[in-house]
Amino acid sequence: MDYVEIEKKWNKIWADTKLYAFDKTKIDNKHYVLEMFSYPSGDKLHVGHWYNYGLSDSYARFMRAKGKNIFEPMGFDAFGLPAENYAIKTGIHPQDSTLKNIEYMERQLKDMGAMFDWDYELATCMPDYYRWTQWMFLQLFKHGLAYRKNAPVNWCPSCNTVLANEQVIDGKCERCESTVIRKNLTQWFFKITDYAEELLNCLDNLDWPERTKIMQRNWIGKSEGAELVFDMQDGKNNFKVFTTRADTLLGCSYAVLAPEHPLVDIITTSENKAAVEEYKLQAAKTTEIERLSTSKEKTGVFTGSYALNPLNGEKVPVWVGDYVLYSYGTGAIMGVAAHDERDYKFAKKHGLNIKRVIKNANGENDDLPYTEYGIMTDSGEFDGLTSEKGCIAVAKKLEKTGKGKLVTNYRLRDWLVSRQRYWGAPIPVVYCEHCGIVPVPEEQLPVRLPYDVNFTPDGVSPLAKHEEFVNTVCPKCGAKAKREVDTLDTFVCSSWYYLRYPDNKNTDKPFDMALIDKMLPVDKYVGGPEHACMHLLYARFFTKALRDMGYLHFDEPFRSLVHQGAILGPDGNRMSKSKGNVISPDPYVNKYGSDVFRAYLAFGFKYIEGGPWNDDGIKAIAKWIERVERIVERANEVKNINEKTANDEELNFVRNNTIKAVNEDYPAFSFNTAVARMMELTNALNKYDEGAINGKLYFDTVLDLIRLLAPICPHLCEEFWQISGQKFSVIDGGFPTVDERALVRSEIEIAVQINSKVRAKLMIDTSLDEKGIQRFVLENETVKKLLADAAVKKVIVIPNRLVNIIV
RNA sequence: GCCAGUGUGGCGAAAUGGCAGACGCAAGGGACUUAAAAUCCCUCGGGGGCAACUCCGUGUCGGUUCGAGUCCGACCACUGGCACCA
Repeated sequence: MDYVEIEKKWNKIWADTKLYAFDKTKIDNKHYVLEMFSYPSGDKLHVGHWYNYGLSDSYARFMRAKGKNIFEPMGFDAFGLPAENYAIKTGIHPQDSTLKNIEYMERQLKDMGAMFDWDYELATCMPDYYRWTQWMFLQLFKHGLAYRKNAPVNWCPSCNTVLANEQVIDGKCERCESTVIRKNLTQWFFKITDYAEELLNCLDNLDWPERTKIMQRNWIGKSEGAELVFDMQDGKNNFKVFTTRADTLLGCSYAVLAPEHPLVDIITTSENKAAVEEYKLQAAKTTEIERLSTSKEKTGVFTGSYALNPLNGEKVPVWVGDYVLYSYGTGAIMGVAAHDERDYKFAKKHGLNIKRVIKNANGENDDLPYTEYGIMTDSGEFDGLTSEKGCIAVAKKLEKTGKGKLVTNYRLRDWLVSRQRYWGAPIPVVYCEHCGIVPVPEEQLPVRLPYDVNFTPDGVSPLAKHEEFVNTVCPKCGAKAKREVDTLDTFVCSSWYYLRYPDNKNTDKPFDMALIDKMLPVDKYVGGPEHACMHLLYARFFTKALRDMGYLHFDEPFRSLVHQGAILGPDGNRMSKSKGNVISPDPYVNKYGSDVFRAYLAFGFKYIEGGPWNDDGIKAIAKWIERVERIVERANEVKNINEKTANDEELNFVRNNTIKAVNEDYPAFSFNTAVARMMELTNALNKYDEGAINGKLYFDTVLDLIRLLAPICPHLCEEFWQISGQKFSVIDGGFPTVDERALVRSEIEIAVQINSKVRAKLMIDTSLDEKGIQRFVLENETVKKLLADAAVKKVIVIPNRLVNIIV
């Protein structure tokens, strides 16, 4: 058979009969299977996409065969940096290259033979989609969840442009190799921190990989502590610090402000000005990862000013140091050298005081820095309190003077959504001289992204150079006004696409609330683990924010989540054009057909782990499918022969063992073991077909095999099903269920261990209970010989597995 | 550096705390064939032994347990993420 031709034939029949179209009349039975949509880059679909989409589709097909009404849409995350960079390099407009890539990828996806219902397709760069992305922005703005503030960007002083982190290599611009600095710009933020507590709490009830939940918890980073106010000695200024160790306040011998802290300029004395300015410049060149490194030297400079300990008024020097981040806590810390490792290193380096105020539970001093919780000492009225109690007592005392309070702090930061780039959704805001920030009225959406824009990097957002776009009138007062020229982070587009799919053609609203309440949440979401903290958190935030605005009535978008592993290039590296290790599925699909290719991906890797690409085994899979084909033909020849044989029981055992395993493996995304079991069944059928044959058993077993394999080889199994005289379609032919009786065996081999070493193997009656097994084993002649005269101390019996005799 | 993972034959991998390596690939040997392809059969972690058999073996080192690839502790290596790649 020519597999490629067969696939074309069935693909057409499926499309013509709309076999996989979502049945809107049976939403109660829906099963929403969503794969993270892909970015239409110049690499087209590589084998990694195929792995993600092809096998998720196999899961969806299994669920369909089990009777579910599958909603499996596909679309494109089409805005973003790579298309713009490609345009800067080649002059090809991002819209042109993106639409062309989408067209190509659609064809590849269709060849895959997945159940995607193309009626629900979407692309985030189309005005009928980003109109609603802009609408989302307006709702967040209206509800106080979108605001502007100053925040740093990577700035290349030579190219005069903002760089993505990806474009900064070792602190240098990837294009011109100038040193990149951080520069402040006024930018839009979403207030995701308002939802920190709920985002944390709801994780508990999600059917997500545990490791992903742990990462999100750590990312949100809740910590209970105190916010303390340090007045400056000048009596005019103050700053706040966040600490989880208020019990160590009297051990504070200095304070450190982040270099970006606004107070730095105010309090730095004239003789220290030069050093502080120099230090700030240096800090602007250091990445956050470097600054957080615990092994990096703890640099810093003195401001020349002193602050007062809020508890006893003691004078402490105020320093500037880059190990303090402006974005975490309050951007300032109290330095307690004796009880914090980083503070200890800083104090040692700069010759600052080290004062112990905590002893261990035995009242002794441990080695410095002693950071564990212990007993307060040298702290006056607080002496003898445990650290836990002391933290609260100190904060409570300071509360009375307004110098402290208990607070909950989160590591999570608000989401910066402004991008000084062209290829994204314009932020729908107008700046008016009279009215200030004015949101674009909803009925004027979309704010269209103009086509004829000069996006070469030269210091301003590309849209700022488009006069027609920038100059507008104020929607409120009608006076001349200017549009916002930044675009939205593409993560905004992908934070709500799962809500748009089911109602993608709605022109009145982003989605119909009644419909979405029935269609969501997504029942199975499949995508890479690299999205654990950002995309998956942003999408959860959007769902919760929309719920609170009254647009949804559920709390979480993705009920169940699975991560596929990454298929790496043959060199073991992540596939990328620059490394030249991108593997296209096309040559394989053209040669072997998409079903064989999918079966190869299913069998060759553990799904959640992936691994380097290697096509060594693909021929073997093709041969296996050909064996199945021969077995199907054989089954049709012999189906009317009806005689019992001695091998019937064994074949029926393997058949049901396979059915049982495959039914468990598909929902667990354990495709490699499912294929292994089906290979065993193929082997059993081959072995059985020698001499006498029970044609009915053989034929029925083959019908089971066809249906078990259909989720992984849908086209070919459709053909096999037809050859076997069965009614279209195989996917609706029912999924085989196990006959447990066939799995019961009268005898089974167990291992006999003596002192935990295997010494013998015995066939044993499966009806025996533990005592019976023990008696049988101890009375066995071989075992008696092995034991000789040793005294049996203990016997451990694991039914159907082993017996361990301790002598 | 921090957070989260991963580490098992020549290779991809399997294994509710219970006989490590299922199922495959590659390799070697054989059958069929004038020959090749295809197909089928056998061997296939390492050491020792003519053999029955025996010892060692799941990144390294320790621990818990009758029993550890699996649980605990320390370490090493690699992968993903670290807030503007998506």
